[in-house]
Amino acid sequence: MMWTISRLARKFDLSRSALLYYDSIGLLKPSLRGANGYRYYAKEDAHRLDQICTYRRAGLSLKQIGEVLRSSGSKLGQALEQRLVELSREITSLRGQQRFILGILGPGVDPAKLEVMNKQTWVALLRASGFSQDEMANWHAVFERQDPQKHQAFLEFLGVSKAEIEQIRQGSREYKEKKNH
Amino acid sequence: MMWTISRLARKFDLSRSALLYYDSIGLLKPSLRGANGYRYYAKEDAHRLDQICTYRRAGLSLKQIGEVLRSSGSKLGQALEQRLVELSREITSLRGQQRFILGILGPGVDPAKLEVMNKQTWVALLRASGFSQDEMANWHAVFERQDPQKHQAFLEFLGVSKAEIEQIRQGSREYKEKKNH
DNA sequence: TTGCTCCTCACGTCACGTGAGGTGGC
DNA sequence: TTGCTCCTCACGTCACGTGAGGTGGC
Repeated sequence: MMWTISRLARKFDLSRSALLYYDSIGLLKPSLRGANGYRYYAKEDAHRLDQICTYRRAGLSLKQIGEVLRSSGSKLGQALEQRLVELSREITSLRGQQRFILGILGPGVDPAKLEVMNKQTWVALLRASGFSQDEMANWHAVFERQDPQKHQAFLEFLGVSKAEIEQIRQGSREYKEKKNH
Repeated sequence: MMWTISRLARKFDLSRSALLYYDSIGLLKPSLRGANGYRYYAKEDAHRLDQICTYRRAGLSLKQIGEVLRSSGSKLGQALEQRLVELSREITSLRGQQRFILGILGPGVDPAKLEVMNKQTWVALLRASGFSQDEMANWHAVFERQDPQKHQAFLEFLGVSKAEIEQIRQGSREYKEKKNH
């Protein structure tokens, strides 16, 4: 029930050099070293590696993972919530890059390649589904009242500029909602 | 009309060491070197740096920027389109991390912190705006027909799982649209 | 003269990937 | 004996940040 380094790497779909690196920084040391220097990983090592991989999927750094494992779980929630905040920022930044590039390339780009939603496409879709101007306005108003944060996030997703987002949200707050259209 | 290194850095909101680095890799060499070794940047250098900053905002690597500038613009479109594809992938990956973390943390997290849209919030909003089940189904069908790629992107934005996305899109393709509800 | 700016190394970052050169196990 | 796996350095990556130690300009 022991694994050599390459076998363990294959089992977890990692590279041998990744495991060598984890050993070198003290994140994952094999339980046993052969007389020839070979690393032999036991079941507990595999379990620890499993946790490492889990937290890597969440985007935690190896340093953070080490701390989380040392703290026997008490730091986990904190680290993950912090990572969520980071992720929001990173995604916002990347979406900013997307829109910046679209601004440079102008309207002459193939929209199919982008997988980026924009306001025009969105409005056109609602129109085609039979939504009136008034229904859309009403929907924004409900959205703004019920969850302003997510309303903001959604408008950003559509690639609407900061100024226009503020305008739409302002208008939504002033709009008199109709519960049944 | 010449800038020393720190003045130019301040003008472009960069660090001095960034400019030293650009010099060291040959991306931006000052037009003039004083007898004492001082770097003096001329107007053309500032213009080149302006371009470098523009492409950095798009997320191009310094290597790519060097190639774009050497090619006198012919490589620009290609590089930016490639960057758009990369950005899509990166954003998808980060959103995957978000959802993975939410899965670990479970339902006990403050949703205001997340700025992540999800299906529940979305459906609740539509309900509150007075949309019927049938109207939503119709809307998906129109979306799927008019722009399948963006339909996919939108469902991913809502954090819907791969399997459920396929299910919804399949259902949308089979749905008989109603032009006027 | 005092600060401030400038210079050139050189090392650190993060998570490995990639040889080089050599040894052990089936 | 032949491959295959293992070992330990050591250097490269990317875009800088951060000293260290020293000099020039107002």
